[in-house]
Amino acid sequence: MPEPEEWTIPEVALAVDLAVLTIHDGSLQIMLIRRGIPPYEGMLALPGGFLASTSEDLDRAATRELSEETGLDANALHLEQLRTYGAPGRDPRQRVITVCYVAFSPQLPAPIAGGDARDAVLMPVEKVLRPRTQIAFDHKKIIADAVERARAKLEYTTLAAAFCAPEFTMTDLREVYEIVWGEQLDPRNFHRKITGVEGFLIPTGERVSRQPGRPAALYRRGPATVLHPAMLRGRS
Amino acid sequence: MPEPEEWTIPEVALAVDLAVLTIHDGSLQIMLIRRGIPPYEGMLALPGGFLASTSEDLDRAATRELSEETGLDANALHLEQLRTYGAPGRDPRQRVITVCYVAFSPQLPAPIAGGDARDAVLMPVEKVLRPRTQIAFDHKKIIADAVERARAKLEYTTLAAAFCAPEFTMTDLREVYEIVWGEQLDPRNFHRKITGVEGFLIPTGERVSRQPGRPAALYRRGPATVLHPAMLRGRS
DNA sequence: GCAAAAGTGTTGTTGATACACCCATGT
DNA sequence: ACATGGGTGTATCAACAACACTTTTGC
Repeated sequence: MPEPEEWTIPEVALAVDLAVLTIHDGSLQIMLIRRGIPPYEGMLALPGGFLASTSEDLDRAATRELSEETGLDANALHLEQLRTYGAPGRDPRQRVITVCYVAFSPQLPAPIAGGDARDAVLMPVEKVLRPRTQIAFDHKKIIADAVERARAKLEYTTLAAAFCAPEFTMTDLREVYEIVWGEQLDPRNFHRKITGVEGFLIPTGERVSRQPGRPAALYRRGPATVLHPAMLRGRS
Repeated sequence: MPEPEEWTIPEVALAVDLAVLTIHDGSLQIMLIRRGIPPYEGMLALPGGFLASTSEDLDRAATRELSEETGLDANALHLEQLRTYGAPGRDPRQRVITVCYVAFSPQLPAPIAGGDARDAVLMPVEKVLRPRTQIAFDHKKIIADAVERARAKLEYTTLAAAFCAPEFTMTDLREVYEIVWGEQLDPRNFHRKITGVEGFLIPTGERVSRQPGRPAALYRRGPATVLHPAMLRGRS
């Protein structure tokens, strides 16, 4: 590191943005808020905001913004740093560097849109990423990166279970993969593969009947975090 | 994003640090500089520095710092963002957030230590990461993350070739894997596997005899960037 | 000739895919 | 009874690990 004494250190505004992904209505959705003031007034953007004070930790700022803007309990969610975006001009007001985080949330109890939070909405990422959809700042690119992160992590980690309720069936879990990857998986091979990964799932012993057909076993998340061998996507 | 009008946005100093990894003397080494002033005067640290101006792009600041502090031509190197580190107190002077980059360099032509650059040295990461070794700021943690990134990327990308000279043998490439992973690979299976990945290597038609034994074919980097199927490390 | 490194062939094993088939429930 | 989804068994195929073996050089 060079010496700050040598010149004036330009100070920049530092923000934290959040890409909260969840599964809703059979599709991968992202939490967005509608902006109330310029720039990009009325447009959809990622929840986020500036550092509250010079001494606030980055991770802490992320969890704070998440609960402030969406009312979600960030402690219950897995939050991880995605990437930092800092192109000059990405915010028309001034130079803003934003450290982005991704979170993976189970189906939300629905207090989201129009709830206690300002104006948070869920939108399918497939719709967000369409060329014609307009999103504030460079947030569309950030969302694309977040989705790609989620897709990649399903391959070699047990992240998929983070999208499920505390107790879930094998089909619930398989649908996470199918929805996030946009690809059908063979239920039988999936079942065998997942049960073969030590520590991924813990059977509760309970069963549920949600459709006609044999009732499915219920599972809880196990301690494993990595998938070995990995679940591979079809080559594309 | 919230509204800057609501409160005073605390401004923080933004730095860029670089973890330049290379292979030297049969081990994975990292480029460090010796600090000339407090804090951590005389200690080893990653090259890096503050943003030169409010309008400087992050990636551009990274390449600038790299050539300023080490004399390396950043355009020839593959630079990628690693992660942002911003714990309060990580710099005793003031709040500093640093966006870190990793670079993977072929064996350097040796103009490094004591050359035109200030005081850049190469040090084996194995030595850097030993508990007793002291490194300025939180840079030891950053180096550990950079090394883990390199190890992981060898599995599913053609990154290993970035550590090799423009023309190299299969053994050169295999040694990159062995050194970075700290693991022996079967030369015969390695050869077959790599030649089976379309677009990884382009044979030049030339051969070299560097030891007694049959001369080895020379290759150049091909256009492929991903490895399919992946090279897997032994489970550990 | 002999040691040493480059490269090919072969074999057993493991994991993935595809799908036949049985199981347990709602209607 | 029958449709529907849950779950097991099994054959086929691709990739990998281990290693015998051939090729081509320096000495």
